[in-house]
Amino acid sequence: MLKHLFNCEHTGRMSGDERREQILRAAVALFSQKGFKGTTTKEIASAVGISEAMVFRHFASKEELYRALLDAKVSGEDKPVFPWETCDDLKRAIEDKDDLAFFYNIALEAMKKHQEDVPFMRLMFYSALEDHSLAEQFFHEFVSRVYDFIGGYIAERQRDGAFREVDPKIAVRAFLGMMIHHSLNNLLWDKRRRLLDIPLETAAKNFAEIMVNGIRA
Amino acid sequence: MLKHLFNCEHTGRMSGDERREQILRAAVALFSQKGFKGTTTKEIASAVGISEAMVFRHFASKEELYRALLDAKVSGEDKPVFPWETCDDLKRAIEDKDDLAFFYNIALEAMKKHQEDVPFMRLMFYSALEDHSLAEQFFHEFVSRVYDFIGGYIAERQRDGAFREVDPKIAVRAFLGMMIHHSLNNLLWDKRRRLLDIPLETAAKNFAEIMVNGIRA
DNA sequence: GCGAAGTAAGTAATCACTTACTTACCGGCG
DNA sequence: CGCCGGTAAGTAAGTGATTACTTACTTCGC
Repeated sequence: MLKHLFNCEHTGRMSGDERREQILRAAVALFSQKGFKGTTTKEIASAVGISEAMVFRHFASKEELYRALLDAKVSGEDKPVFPWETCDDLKRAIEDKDDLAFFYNIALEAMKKHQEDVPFMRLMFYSALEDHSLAEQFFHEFVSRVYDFIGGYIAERQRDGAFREVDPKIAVRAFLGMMIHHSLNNLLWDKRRRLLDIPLETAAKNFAEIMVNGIRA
Repeated sequence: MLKHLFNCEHTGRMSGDERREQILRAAVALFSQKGFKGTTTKEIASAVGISEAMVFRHFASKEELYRALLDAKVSGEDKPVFPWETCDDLKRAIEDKDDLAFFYNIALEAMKKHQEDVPFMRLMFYSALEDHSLAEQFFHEFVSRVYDFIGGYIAERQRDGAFREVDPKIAVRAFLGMMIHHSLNNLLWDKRRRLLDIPLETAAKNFAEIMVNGIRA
């Protein structure tokens, strides 16, 4: 019957690995919506369409399922791709020392990713509030690289005499604050009427201009 | 025995109103630490030192207790005080049209409050994630007034020709982003080693300078 | 002595997790 | 080719603990 060729669609028996990832996907969606305590193992099972016992065949406990899911998101196969590794516009901005383009492209790429992976953002936020240790690991592996990269560019431009003397880390925090806060507003108040409903490009452009030039005329 | 004069300390019988507020205080601490689903009514009761049934004499349900607590925090007796109503330095900055002082004092006052009432901040973030409707009410009553105030100042300075033409709302979001993101970092990673550990005054000063002048030399 | 503060001991529902069992798949042997 | 047996996928029906919430009762203060 060649069922195994279509096992991503049919509802019958499935290989262990596929089922495991199916459970993980359902768990991500549910945990990110309702948090760890707010999600039940029964909900996860019926979201996949299997019995609750199958969840516990693949994961020893609800906690382990949560850890596996955070671990996959944080350091898994689809490792976090940093914008400066893929975005040609950003590479060109660095070469040309085009400060506005530098901040614009970072903000745009970051906010695009936030918008694409809302469940991941919510998951990080939940686990930070709920004090799961993997969130700390993430912030010290991923975020500190972001600080180093942007801070490194700022330090270089300071040596050029193009930027005034500020602690680069504080400048990075200010800039990250603009874009993360904007993403956060969008994902938390998504379905409701927003205080500020603008295209990502407009936001990125304005944040870059404020970062470089401020709002003084 | 005049026990009623000391009823905030003794462990015996207490008046209804006092007990009610005692329950609310304990609930704030617990809900803000572990979220709505993560906190049990039994925990709240034993934190106060009473039986669980007493919680349900004062509040019809756990949900109603949570709503009462959010309501008290958001629109209760200690109404949110806006920095421009109390801070003389800020009033003077507005009169003098001292832009740096304007942003500095707002950032400083706001971040001070965030630091003083961490439970309130955590409560807001939890209820935003958990989609409690009172968080929406808060953000449209409180935050929109902040947008109006800061945005109003920016618009005035644009008419003066002192600020360039930007959508004031975007500028407000950028500025709020810097300070809220900084407060968030502090409260989420409080006990652990931080990426950036600086006094509030330093942060406020740098955020104001970036907001007004950017980082260009 | 009456009403309000207070509790012990429940309730049914739900939680994470287990046990005992059944079913489908697949490779190898006759 | 067929059939067979081991193994892994799958489930129904539980487990005791915990949940939010109640009831029936007691105790204190004015």
